[in-house]
Amino acid sequence: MDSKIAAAKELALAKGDPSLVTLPALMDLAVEAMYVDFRKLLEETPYTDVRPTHGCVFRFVHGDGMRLTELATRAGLTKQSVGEIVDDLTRLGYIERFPDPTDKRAKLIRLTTKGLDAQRLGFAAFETLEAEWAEAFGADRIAALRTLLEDIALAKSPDAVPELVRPEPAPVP
Amino acid sequence: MDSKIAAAKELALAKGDPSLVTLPALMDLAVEAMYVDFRKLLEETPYTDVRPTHGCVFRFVHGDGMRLTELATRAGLTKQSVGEIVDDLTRLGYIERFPDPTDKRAKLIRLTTKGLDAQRLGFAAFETLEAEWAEAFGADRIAALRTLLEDIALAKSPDAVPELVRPEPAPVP
DNA sequence: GAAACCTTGTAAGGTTCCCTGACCAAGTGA
DNA sequence: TCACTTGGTCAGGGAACCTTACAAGGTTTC
Repeated sequence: MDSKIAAAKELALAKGDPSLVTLPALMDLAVEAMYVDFRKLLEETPYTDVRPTHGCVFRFVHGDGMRLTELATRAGLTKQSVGEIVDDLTRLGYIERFPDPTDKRAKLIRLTTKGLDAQRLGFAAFETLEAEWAEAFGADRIAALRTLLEDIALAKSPDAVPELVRPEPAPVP
Repeated sequence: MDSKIAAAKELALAKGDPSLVTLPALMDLAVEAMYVDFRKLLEETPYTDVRPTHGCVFRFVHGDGMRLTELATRAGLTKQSVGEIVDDLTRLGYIERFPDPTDKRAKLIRLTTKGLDAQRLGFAAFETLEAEWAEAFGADRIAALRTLLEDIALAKSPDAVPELVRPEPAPVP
């Protein structure tokens, strides 16, 4: 270990002052920093009424229509929690529900035109921020960060990683 | 970008299915994975009544005694919130308050013997987990992760980084 | 084809964790 | 001394989750 903080850590532990030396603490800080910047970018869009909680829906919902249950499973939340968020986003005009033609119990959830645009802007914002980090800290380092995080995600929580991660060969068009 | 997920991302966006492609999503996953493992390690100690919320105190408090206000500033929370957590940890026997001899308004907060041991075990657990990650994903990659995260923390939230990070030259013993 | 069982979504209510506002007691400075 | 600041507590509230219970619609079994 020859990091900047490594030396400080010795010093800190010696005088009984820990703080900020753990890896997750540093990661929390980095994640939080990115979310803060993200919210700043969001404020320059027409979609300022989207709250952080809504992210768990925008992250997974797509145009074809999804069931509440699937959304909840992916988000790792209960149906009730996601249901409330979906109600909220419906009220705000980002998503809409319509009956599932194949199952009278179920409703399908999909983005409205406004919702699709908001999602597009959201993902674009994250790409922008990743590019900014690449600029600021080195493209190779950020690329390495991404691949490392992918490896960790695959190893540690494969269930949280949907079929996305190991894509089947695309069907010939 | 030549990551595993990059290809999946193309695929996913093409069919309108985002999910898990952003950097913070991956980081959240990694952080959460580490906290889960941490809690598992904690369960093998006598200190199973320590909840995640208590971390914001254990992370910063040290043996010499600190004021609530300082603790709150470092943790980025209000005095009231930290006050409640401190009450809780006092009830559980991890920390204790005693009057500040230099200021009759203030009380100093410090770890009890039990608290010191719990903190020691906690930090040791994080070191263990970091070592496990190094074993699993490559020591060089984890070291690079740490230095990158430090750079990001310094650049993005210097205020959250206490004097620790830029240590003054240690006094000659 | 009816009974038993599972799934989808909703309703009601609770917990945790954090906040704001108001306040007192003690220190600080003109 | 009088205003102002600072350390900490009290009271109350809200956001984001959860659990329990249930109704309506599918599915399975014989």
